[in-house]
Amino acid sequence: MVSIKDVAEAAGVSTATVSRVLSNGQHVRPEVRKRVLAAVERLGYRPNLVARSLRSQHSNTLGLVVSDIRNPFFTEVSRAVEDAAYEQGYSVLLCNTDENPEREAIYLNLMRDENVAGVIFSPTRQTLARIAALDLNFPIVVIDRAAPGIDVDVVLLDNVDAGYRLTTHLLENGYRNIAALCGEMSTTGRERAAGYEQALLAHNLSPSSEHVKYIQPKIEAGHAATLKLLDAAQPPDAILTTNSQLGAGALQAIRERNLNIPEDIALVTFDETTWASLVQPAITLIAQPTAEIGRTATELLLQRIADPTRSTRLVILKGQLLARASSAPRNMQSEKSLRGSRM
Amino acid sequence: MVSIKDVAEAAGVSTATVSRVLSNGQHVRPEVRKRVLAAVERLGYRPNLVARSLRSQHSNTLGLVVSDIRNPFFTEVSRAVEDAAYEQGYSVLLCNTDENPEREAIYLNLMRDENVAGVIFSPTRQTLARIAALDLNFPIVVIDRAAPGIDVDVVLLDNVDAGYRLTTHLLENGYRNIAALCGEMSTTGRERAAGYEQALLAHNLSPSSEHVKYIQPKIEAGHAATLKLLDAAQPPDAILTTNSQLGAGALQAIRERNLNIPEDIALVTFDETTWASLVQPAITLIAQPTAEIGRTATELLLQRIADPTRSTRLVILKGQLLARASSAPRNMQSEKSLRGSRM
DNA sequence: TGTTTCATAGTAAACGATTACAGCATGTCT
DNA sequence: AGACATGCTGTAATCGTTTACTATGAAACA
Repeated sequence: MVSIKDVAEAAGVSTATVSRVLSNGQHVRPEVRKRVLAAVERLGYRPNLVARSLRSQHSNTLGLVVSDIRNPFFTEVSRAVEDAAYEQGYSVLLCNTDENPEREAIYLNLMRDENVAGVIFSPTRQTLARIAALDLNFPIVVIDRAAPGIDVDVVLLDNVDAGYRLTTHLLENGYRNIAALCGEMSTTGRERAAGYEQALLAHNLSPSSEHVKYIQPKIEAGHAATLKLLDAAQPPDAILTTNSQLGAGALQAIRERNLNIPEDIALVTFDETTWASLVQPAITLIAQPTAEIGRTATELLLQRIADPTRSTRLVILKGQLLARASSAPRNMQSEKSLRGSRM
Repeated sequence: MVSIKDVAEAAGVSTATVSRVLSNGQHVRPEVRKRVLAAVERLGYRPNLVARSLRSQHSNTLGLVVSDIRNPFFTEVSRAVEDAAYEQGYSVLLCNTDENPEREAIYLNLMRDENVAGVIFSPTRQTLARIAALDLNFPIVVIDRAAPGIDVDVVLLDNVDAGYRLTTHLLENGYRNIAALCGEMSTTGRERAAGYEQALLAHNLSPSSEHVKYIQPKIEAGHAATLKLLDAAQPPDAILTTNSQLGAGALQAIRERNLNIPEDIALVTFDETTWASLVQPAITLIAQPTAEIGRTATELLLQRIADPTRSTRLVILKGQLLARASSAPRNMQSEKSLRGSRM
């Protein structure tokens, strides 16, 4: 391994000078700089990032701690984070917590041990509540979740607005008996449910707790909960799910019961996924600006790393309602479907 | 920050002893060990992994270098890798190369700079050919791609077999004019195409180069190529795509031309994805054992890290053919569909 | 008893960079 | 000319560990 010493020797200067050339570049004569760079080139020298990190107490690694990379939302975000990080010379350490507070704690500690420059994190409510007590020595940017009363940078969808718009869209299209399937571990599900309830109230409908379920944000849970809804005495005429996993489970269940969308039941969800637009009818949803979320979170983090004293920012992005056939207006539905519709 | 010195002081021993207690545990009296561990506990000491890595020239970080984490195959694999790595106390550095040899080189160098213990990599053919010349100081396990003539651990689907079985399945179900859309940058597409050609030959059909397209493994490319196929004078009666992105693009195009699957055209692909089973008809495909691939690759890597001299292994896993409605037998297709079928 | 062996523990030298400090020119100001 | 600032460079300390080496005492062995 060629080290800074070898370069110094080859260039006939001290290691300090080599370091100066390679990092800040201050206080070096152009001629010496050229000699050093030539030596670097000739020897194929590459600075050892571990040594640099140890000495300077600052690394070029960011942590990305999400519940599950297989959730398409996080997949997309992680790609954006990695791209943005790479552009600034940072690399990304990836962790999956499964919304498990213990794993979250373990990984945050790991991040500290690894001396990361900062972490982008989608925490559970439990961990968020205790996050100040962990006194981590790196900044955190929270994504996808609200952090009320906590002094931390946050990049977030306007979840209440999104839930409101999605529900209003259903109401305007003639659906009245709307069930909501929400993820249970984060604030996100709750906020989207809040938007849902506000929309109902705005239409003089009273939200019933019967129709709002908080469940694990997994396909299987969405599937099971939907079956239960569909088999109830008073099944809903529309289902809103607050993430794509729940949406996929709901769709499975609807298919299993041989119901038609949207004639028998409408389905709307969150997050643009491959399946939501490929399925027939295509699924109405609120698309999150995942690339922008990832990029913004990374930028906020890097800015905070550069200036730890700056005031924290809360960036709230709007989702985009993609109205598709799965929530088509009731009165525009074909005769065929009315024939087959249940009571 | 509490360092090993503080612990040593608190326990009334030297730093060497603390280190011995915490790493190998050899040559320490039980009583002293207890005192040290108590001090560790009391002070909340956590070893600085950066310092450890610098001194021991060995880290607990693995690299995962894939073309694009958004490809569901890699998403699933990465999750499995992260899980397996975590169980062994390793963390995972994630990179996306977009099948770009330049980015691959940059990231491999980065891995070296970060002093990773090893890398799991799905390389382009170009990089693979030059990989020995890079003389990296860490072991690599190649996934998803063959590495003929290169002395490296590999975990791989039996791609020829998979292509053969998928094509044979189509042939047995009465399809005769089968087009293949293959990813262009890796050996994988080529191998699957080879299986496809072998299957045709086994049925006394001669594969025409007209019907085998090598394109970028992206939805848009699959979409465009499929449109071209469908609009040709002699459109195929079945399309085989060698990855899920191409499959999604093909499905889009088929929908756009208002064709029925499988009556007008059958569609088969690779990789189990959410959409492939949600779409109607469900898509026939070869499911890769992604979890096993990720886990096996991680295990091979860790074993090689532990013993760099062991002989390299080539692990070939079989895919699972999930026959679904998108490739239903021609003679079992309904009348309705025959009515609407093209020439 | 004298010699070896071995477990235990400490001392201090790495690992490969950054950086505080000092030294020496050179230029500027009075 | 003398004082002082400024630009360039080298020396050496430092980051927090691991680990080679050494020292000590006890056990084992002849």
